[in-house]
Amino acid sequence: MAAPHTASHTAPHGAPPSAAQPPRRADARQNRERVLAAAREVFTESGPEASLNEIARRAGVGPGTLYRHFPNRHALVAAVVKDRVTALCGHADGLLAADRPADEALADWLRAFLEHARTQHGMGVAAMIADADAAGGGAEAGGELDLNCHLSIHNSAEALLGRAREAGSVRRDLSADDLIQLVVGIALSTARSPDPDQPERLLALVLDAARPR
Amino acid sequence: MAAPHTASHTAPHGAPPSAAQPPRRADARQNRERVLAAAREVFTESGPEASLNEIARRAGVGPGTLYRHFPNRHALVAAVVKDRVTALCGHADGLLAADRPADEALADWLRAFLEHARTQHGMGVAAMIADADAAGGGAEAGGELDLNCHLSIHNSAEALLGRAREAGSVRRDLSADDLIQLVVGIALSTARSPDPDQPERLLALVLDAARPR
DNA sequence: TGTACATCAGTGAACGCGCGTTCACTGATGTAC
DNA sequence: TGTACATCAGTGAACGCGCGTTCACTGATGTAC
Repeated sequence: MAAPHTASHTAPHGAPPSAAQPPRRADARQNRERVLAAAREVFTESGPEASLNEIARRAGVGPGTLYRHFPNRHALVAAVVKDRVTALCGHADGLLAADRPADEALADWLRAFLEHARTQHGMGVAAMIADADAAGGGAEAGGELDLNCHLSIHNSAEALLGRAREAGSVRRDLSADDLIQLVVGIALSTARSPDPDQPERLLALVLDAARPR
Repeated sequence: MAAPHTASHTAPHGAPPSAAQPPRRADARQNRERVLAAAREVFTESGPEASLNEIARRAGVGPGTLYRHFPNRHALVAAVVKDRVTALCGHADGLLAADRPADEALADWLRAFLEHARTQHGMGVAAMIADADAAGGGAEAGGELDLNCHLSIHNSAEALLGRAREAGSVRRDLSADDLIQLVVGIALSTARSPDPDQPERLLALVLDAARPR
């Protein structure tokens, strides 16, 4: 476990040595995971505005338990999104390490990004922006996490895009932000599309638009 | 009921002779308009899930009055959207009649479409699809109107796109549906974007993608 | 033109609902000895 | 290894809220005479 003792009494509530909070008791860790899993499910089905009570019900815990782990919707959405973002960034790193052609790597990653964004309703990105608005721009943990996620995704996209740009397979005036926004748009507009091939097709169009002329 | 008076009294307010219900009393017509205006406002601010009571409040009428005119949210959203769609189709007809270059006309219309879709949160298209889902595919008036609007937009886009295709300024494998979906995506993903130029920029990219290679 | 009245429309308190959230209580865990 | 107990975590009924929606009542309108 997370070596909670020995290092003298390093602040019981204060400070996670490195990462966030070291999950304490075994049942607590398990319930946290259950809630996260249920949240992933329910968010996928009903979008990021889904009922938190429903998520607790689905996880087989009381509402109080959900709140013990996640003080508000934002925290829960953020935790779910963070997992996805971490996975996506890992994927990007893998692609950068392997010596695939730059444009293939970019296309590959955008496909994965679109897939995740679609099932997570734009990865809750829209919702998180909306929440940030609603919160009045408060510098709460939620807001920072939001920025971190945005930044991580941006960095991954930027790296892949940069390589493709250098390779001459992508126009120079296309920014990573615009590219991401386009793909998020595809995710949002096709979230309930009856045509399962449409997202791929639209992404192909966008990739085409990205090529230099 | 319908056709209350004979064709003589052709209604002071340019009452649409063909359209659905002939508005009855003067105060009723006025209140209907007020509710619609408030709905446009509130939907623009808060999206198509906004509170109907809030809309009634904003319109200065009781909730019962709103329900007298629009039996459910879908009917109200549909009425608002229908106005927009009618305007957009009119715009398209105008562009088709004038002898502008085909690609300019298409770009012009898509710009207008994006603008409306953005302020109306994807023109409530997403919401209406969602509602149609939720309603279980019932053949209610709402569902039909949804299809009609989709169809109208589709037809306008198809006509403009067809001309551009013939003129050789648009690739032949691009469908009107895909083009619309892309633009709706831009509208959705930039609905709360802080950068006011982004929608235009993304649309330009899409238009670029539409050109033959 | 003036008036009576049937009808159409508006009102707004009230209902039931599910939501987010809290908190007093119960139970499980893991540590200290 | 076994036991006692402090603490951490879970429970779920309950609260307040705003929502969508209804309905008995009041008021405005426009028609008929």
